[in-house]
Amino acid sequence: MPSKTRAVKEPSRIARQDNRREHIKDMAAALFCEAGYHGTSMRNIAKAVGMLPGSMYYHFPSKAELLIAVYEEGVRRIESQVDDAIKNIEDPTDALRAAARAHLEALLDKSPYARVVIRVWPQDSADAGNQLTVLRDRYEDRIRNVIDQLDLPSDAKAHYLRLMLLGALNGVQAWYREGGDTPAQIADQFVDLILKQSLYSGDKDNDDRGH
Amino acid sequence: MPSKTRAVKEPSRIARQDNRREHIKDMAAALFCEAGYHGTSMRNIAKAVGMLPGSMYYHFPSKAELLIAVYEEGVRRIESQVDDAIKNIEDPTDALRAAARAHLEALLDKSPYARVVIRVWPQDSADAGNQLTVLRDRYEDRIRNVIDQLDLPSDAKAHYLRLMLLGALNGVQAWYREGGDTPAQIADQFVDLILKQSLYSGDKDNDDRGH
Amino acid sequence: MPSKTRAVKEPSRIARQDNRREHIKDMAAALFCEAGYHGTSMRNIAKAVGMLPGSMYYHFPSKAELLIAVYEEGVRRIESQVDDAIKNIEDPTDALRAAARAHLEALLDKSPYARVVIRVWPQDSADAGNQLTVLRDRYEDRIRNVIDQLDLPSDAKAHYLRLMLLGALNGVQAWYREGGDTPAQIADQFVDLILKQSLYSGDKDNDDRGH
Amino acid sequence: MPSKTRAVKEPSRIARQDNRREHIKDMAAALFCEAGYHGTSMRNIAKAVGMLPGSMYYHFPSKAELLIAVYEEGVRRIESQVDDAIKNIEDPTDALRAAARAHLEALLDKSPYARVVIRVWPQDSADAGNQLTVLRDRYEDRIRNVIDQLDLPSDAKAHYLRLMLLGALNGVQAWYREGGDTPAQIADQFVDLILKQSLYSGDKDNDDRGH
DNA sequence: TATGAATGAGACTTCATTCAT
DNA sequence: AATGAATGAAGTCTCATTCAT
Repeated sequence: MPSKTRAVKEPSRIARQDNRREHIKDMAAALFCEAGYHGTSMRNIAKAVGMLPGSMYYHFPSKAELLIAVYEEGVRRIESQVDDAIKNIEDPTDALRAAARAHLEALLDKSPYARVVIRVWPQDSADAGNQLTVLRDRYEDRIRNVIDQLDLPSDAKAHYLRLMLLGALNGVQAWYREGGDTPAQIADQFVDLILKQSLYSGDKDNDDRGH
Repeated sequence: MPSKTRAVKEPSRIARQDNRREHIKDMAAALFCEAGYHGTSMRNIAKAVGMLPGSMYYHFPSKAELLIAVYEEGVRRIESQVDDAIKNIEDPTDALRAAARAHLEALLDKSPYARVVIRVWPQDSADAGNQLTVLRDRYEDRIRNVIDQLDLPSDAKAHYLRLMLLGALNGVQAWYREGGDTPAQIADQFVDLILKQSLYSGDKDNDDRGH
Repeated sequence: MPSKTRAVKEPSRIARQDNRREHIKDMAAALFCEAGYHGTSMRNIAKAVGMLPGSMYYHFPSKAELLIAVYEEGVRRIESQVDDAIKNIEDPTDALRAAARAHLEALLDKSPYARVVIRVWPQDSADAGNQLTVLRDRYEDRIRNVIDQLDLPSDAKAHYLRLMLLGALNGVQAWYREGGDTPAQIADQFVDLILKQSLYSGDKDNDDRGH
Repeated sequence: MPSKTRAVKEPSRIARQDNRREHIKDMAAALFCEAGYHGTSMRNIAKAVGMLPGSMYYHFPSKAELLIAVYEEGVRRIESQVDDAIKNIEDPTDALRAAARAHLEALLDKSPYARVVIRVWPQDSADAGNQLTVLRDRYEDRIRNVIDQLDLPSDAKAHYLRLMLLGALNGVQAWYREGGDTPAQIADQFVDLILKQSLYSGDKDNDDRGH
């Protein structure tokens, strides 16, 4: 049956192609995250992939384009994790908490994709800068929408709540080490600090922060 | 009198030398802040100073040492601005507010020194990394001490309050543009979000946030 | 009838193959002419053809062989245009004039083939060099034969007349722009400069130079 | 006498600097002339100079700038040789003959500088192209001025005389081999072909063509 | 103090070409 | 007849750094 042969063959060829691209992106993500954009060379990435430097250019036309691809995937992962997390939640406060958890879990995931979005600054690549900024803005909208549901007494309050929460969550990457509190616990702490009636409320640490 | 000659000459020579060092540090700070550590070359800095690249090595033995010097100055500036701000304040809450303001004002100062501390990651330079981490930790202690005065119900709460506030403040650099709210106003907003009884308290934005 | 099928199919397949070969040659000629041999890459040509670089090697075993093919076609075009032009002309002076016109018209043709012969130097490709020289020499013979008919008083005179005329004609490519004098007019001017009794002869520019 | 010391020292330092630059230009000229612009790599030139490739960039900021420097020197040499040749000649015909000789001698000089001007086309370097064209035009003016003195019956005649002569002279490089006629003899032949009363005049080759 | 000149490594990228499919 | 994927060499250029002067 030729159809069967093709059904097996074609996808595998496409799969292989995608695998190479994905593999390069994976390694690039890890290295960009560790050493930054300028601190990572195409040689480094190529070696990690098991390729010669020139061969990379079959898959990506430039280092900047590779960065954009990695960055895009990073943003996509945060977005989809946040979307999934808030999908069925109606209470706005619960939704914010779930979004913060998802955001931080994406950021501290085993995979470094999302971390690249924080680690690499748009200015790091003159060529990619603009596109990175567009992507960054796009991903902040998720949180903006969630916060808008809270129906706060002023736009300014919503504005700064978003910036504070995102700044705090994104900053976690700088000090987080595995083995301590989980990302979900950290996110809960942050949200509590903002939402709880009083800082000095009696419940010494909350008991509902597991995930 | 030869001694007099020297008394006049020596300090001026030292002064001049210090001037050159300061000048190099200034330019390096600006460039590290704009383009990051790897994105800035010794050539770039030398040109900004009006020097040839080789001449820089009379003043700093390596690029990594220059980074350390800049970073140190950045930390020193934040520390001293925070110290000055809380010197005569007794109320712990007022002190936290003052510290946050000072921290953010240092960070958004016209001079880029403090911003380098956030822009450059310790991993960016294998050689300087450890020393940068020490400096970073040192400067976080200022805020830690202030928060400890708040006498919160748990150490964990203090821990996360510090990390959240610092993360949020340090993140401001990524979106701040002159012309909107002042650094002091922004810092107040952040502190309010944490300290105020309730997010939904009636006072539609506070009227005491001028600086 | 299988033979019929083949009779239809085979030629078309060959025709198609030849089409592809010709198409590649056309694009290569245009690019070699614009940017020179080293300034044109196999990638450039492949893209112009709408092919992947590797596919070119089905039609030509190497870049040097492709150059030779283009060059050969260029020479062939000049030769055949010159041959056609002088076919029925008996007067040696008229023949020279006709040859010069044809040579220059070939060189300034819409198609770039002939121009490649001037633009690319045999030394440009170590591999193709010798063959290019052979071709160049071959095409100069056309003019040599025409000049030999002039029956000049010395071989040296014939020698230099040929070299001067060819040099001048080939140099036109460097400054020619469409819209001014036609190739035929330019060629006539050149021939006149050599053949006319006196530079200062009364006929202020000739009136017979249209084509 | 300190002045003497300086008088000896300073120039030598400057001389050395100029020597390096000159040396690089010399080698670049030779290689550009042999292999063309794209056919010559910075590596090649550096090796010929006895330098590492990167070191070249201390003296010239790019390959295109190096080409411009070489080209400029080539034009300067032709110009100055032509200027010297016609300086004291009053008869316009003699001046043209002298200019043609000087032009060709410059072009066939042991030094390859002038040949680069013919060998390399302005289009060969997108970056340098415009400047090369300006230089080319500048050097053609020398011949233009000389021909204008001839007081020909029409501007068109002068126009084409110049283009024909320059084309022919510049074309010599393609076939010239040492050992045959000298550049001066060749130039004379070309000028004679244009200026002599009749192609068929009895004087079987001229006897006054030594230089 | 600083320069002029260079080094050696390595940056990103493109090259002609190959070959299994 | 052409593609996808890669190779290995080479391309231009920049890097941090050195050192005699």
